[in-house]
Amino acid sequence: MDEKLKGLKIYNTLSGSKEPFEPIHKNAVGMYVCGPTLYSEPHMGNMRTFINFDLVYRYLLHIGYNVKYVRNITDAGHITNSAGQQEDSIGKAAKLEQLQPLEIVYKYNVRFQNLQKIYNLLPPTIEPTATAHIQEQIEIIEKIIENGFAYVVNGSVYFDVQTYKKSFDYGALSGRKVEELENETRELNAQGEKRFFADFALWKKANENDMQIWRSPWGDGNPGWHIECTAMSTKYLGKTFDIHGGGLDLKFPHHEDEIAQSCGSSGKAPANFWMHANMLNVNGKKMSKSLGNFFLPQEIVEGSTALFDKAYSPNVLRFFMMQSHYRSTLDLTQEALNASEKGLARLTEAMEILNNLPTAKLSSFDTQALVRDFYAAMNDDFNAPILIAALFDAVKKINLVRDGQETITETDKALLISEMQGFVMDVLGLTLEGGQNDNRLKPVMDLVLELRQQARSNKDWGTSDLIRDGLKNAGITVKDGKDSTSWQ
RNA sequence: GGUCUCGUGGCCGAGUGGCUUAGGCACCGGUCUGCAAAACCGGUUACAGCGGUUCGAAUCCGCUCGAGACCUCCA
Repeated sequence: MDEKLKGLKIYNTLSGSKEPFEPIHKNAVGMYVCGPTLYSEPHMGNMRTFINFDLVYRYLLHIGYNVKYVRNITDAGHITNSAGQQEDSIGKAAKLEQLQPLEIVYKYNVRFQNLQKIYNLLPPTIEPTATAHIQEQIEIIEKIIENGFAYVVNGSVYFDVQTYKKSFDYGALSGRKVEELENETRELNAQGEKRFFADFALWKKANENDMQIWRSPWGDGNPGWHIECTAMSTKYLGKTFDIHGGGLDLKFPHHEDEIAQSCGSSGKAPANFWMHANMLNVNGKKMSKSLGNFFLPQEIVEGSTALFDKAYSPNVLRFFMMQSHYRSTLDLTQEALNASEKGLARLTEAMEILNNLPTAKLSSFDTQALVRDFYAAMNDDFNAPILIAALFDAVKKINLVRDGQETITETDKALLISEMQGFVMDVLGLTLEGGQNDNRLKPVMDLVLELRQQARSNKDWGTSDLIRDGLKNAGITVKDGKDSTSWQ
């Protein structure tokens, strides 16, 4: 087990390179991932990020780490854009739907929790909400003010980037330079109350039509966009923890500002490793609500989206996503999904075959080398596509053993079963569905195939094919092997 | 406009100096089969373009073309 722990390398956005992973506390990992803002239904692109970090979580657990995984739920929607205009996405949705803000959040959270089950995501250790941590946010803001990195204007509090950058490196994560930021903006900012264009709100004075308002030392208002993550990660994981993850689109400004808030309040950087998951594309473009090119995880499973002419199981979606690296963009097309569906079926089938594989006194191939490849792939920055390629190497061997072309010992078989199940089910998070394990169907199928076998023995091809075609219409494929017949 | 990333065979997608036939799907041929499917074996198609560095580049550098992300809420 220790050997497995040693090899893990993680690409750190901070350094732009793969680094050996060393947790702060031996064998224990603290991980924070930015969760969804629940003002509407999470779409498949959102799910990709959570599925990717589920993979990270699962592999860390698999190699023996004790992981505390914190993923927040944003239920306070106060947002200020660069032009100083205020827009509260949750409040906006609430007005549209004639509901209280927390009713909106509750409604979509129920769906989000359901999606997590459908897509087989392990529940995080805790999913804290922003509204339950207003006090913690206020305390951190007070600390930042005390340290001289924030100022109060007319009931609002802003982070003072110019003062901050004298002591810390603003832009360390995103590679942006404060001096250049101004030239980067496309439009002239209405600076308003801010001293400097790059300053960002920590606390915003309440508006008349705000639906969520809290009391604070600076008057009634609501927290800025970035402060909740700082408050909750600090509360549950400490001032500095191991891994901070999120979607690539959050890198700037959200994560950059989180770093500033942590350094500005505690003097310490929040995370040693920053991981960013890349976007899910549709026809080469990022899936997003504003572009309208999104579809919902539920729709794909139900086959109700107009983009595809059939339904896909959540397993297929997961497998499809695992076939690309988390740091690469991934293009979602029907053809690609069909390919994944077939590939997954082959993998699933091989796992069943493996369980019933005949054993021999000698193995004709190196099982341990196969297994080493599984770990090597995942240790290399969670390279799931390489892992899957290695799993298919094993699939080929399994089929060859079944066909009598290769042999495997009892010990090697047991190793392969446990490791393949571990990687396919525990690490990749796939559930092996279908197959011949339906208790009620199995005896019926045995009988039907026995009858067909009798017909075949009598060269009664008409009856034999009638049974085969009939089963096919019922969604069951008959496979004639050399000595026996199986079905799926 | 600024910053950054990417461009791999019919599709999806790994790989970052020589030795990966990556892998999956598709396609072609073969073995097996009563036929088919499945499985197995073999095969085809590739590194956007141009130039440079190097004994050697898909991999490093430069330019051109193309695509995308971020700079505003975003997974």
